[in-house]
Amino acid sequence: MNRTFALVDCNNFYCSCERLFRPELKNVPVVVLSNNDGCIVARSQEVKDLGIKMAIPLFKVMDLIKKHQVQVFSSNYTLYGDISARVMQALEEFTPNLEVYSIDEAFLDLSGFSDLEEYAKKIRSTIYQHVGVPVCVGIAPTKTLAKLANYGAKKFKLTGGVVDLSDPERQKKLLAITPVSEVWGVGRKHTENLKKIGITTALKLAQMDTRQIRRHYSVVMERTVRELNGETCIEFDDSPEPKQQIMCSRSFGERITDYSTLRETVCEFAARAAEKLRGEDQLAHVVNVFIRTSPFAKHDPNYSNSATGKLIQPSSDTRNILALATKLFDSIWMDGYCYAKAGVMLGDFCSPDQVQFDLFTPKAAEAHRDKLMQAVDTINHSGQGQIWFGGQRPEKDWFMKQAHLSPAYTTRWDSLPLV
DNA sequence: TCTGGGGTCCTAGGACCC
DNA sequence: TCTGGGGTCCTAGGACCC
Repeated sequence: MNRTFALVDCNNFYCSCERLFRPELKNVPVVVLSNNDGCIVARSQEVKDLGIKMAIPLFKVMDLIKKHQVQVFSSNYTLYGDISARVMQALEEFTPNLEVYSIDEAFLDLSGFSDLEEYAKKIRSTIYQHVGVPVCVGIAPTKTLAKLANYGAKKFKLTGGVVDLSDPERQKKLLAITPVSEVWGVGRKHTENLKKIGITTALKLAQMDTRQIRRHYSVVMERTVRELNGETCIEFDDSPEPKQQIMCSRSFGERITDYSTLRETVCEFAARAAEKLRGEDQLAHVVNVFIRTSPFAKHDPNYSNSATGKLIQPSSDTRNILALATKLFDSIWMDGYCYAKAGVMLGDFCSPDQVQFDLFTPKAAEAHRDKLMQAVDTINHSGQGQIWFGGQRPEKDWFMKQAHLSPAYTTRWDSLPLV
């Protein structure tokens, strides 16, 4: 059967969220920064037109920002997460076959649907009316081509934000004018290497011999080439596998030089990671802790290290994870450095009903642990206050810079916009 | 002065098995 | 002097995604 995929992708998503409750920013240049106000991670069209690149550190373009009075925002993930949920909910009205691919995009399996372009236009106008965020829709027989169609819909205004690539002739036309770097799965390295052998457009890549691609690159790239030719290799996946790894890490607003403060931040990350783990209803076997100085600091000595350890048995109990994380931290801590970032990773997961219990721990004790962690999570999510473990540092004074944070308009009573 | 925070998948190579 | 052939598992590192 012929497959049909649609990719719905929000336009400049974070910027659109910031504009939602600030309509006066509609035709004004807007950027959103990464955590710690470091890099630019979202740009409105006006900013793209100024030639400001994605992921560039803010300080490098400060002159342009000031000159054009660009409105600058710190990331407000509470807001973006909520708006994203609304977009996805609205999309579910159009098909139950929805794969939420990232915070701002989703694949829809529209196999068997007709009048695709009309349907896509309806999706666009509905999302805009119900949520207020502009989206573009790309339609094609494979996900990679749907991505490409979406690129076309965004790039060429005359398309009205919808491109249907069901027709192979139209595919070819778009492939011919698309730089190979825009293809899903082709990153910086591959772009460079492809350029050396004269492959500069998506069409040239699509016309390459798959055996040659596999030999010189990988099966991943081979799949990309096949997908560009309309052969489905990347399946639709509306019930993703549970996570295999959970990470919690941050760069610091200010460098940390003393043992106890860095230890407290590591505990903070470990506790947060354990909480995420319980949210996934999984147990972790392996814990990894890393600390590092800034790789950009020219004058300070550099140090970066990590340590990995295994829990006696898989657990999601914050106390077990904290105990191991602090032990690992002590094994890599070095005095005399200016630390810029640290983090905790959990891995090697299993589900609670698969775990091999410790011969020497009575089952009743296990049940108690679970209840204690549940109680902690319930209290911390209630909004009524916080409880934490001894090693943590509840006052997050080491935390990130967020100088331009907008209100949590849709998720806090005291931040509701006034009309 | 100032450089994000998550994830995934694949491959190569080493250790080890019989 | 001659030194097999077939595997598995694990890890580190590199590429990619948003």
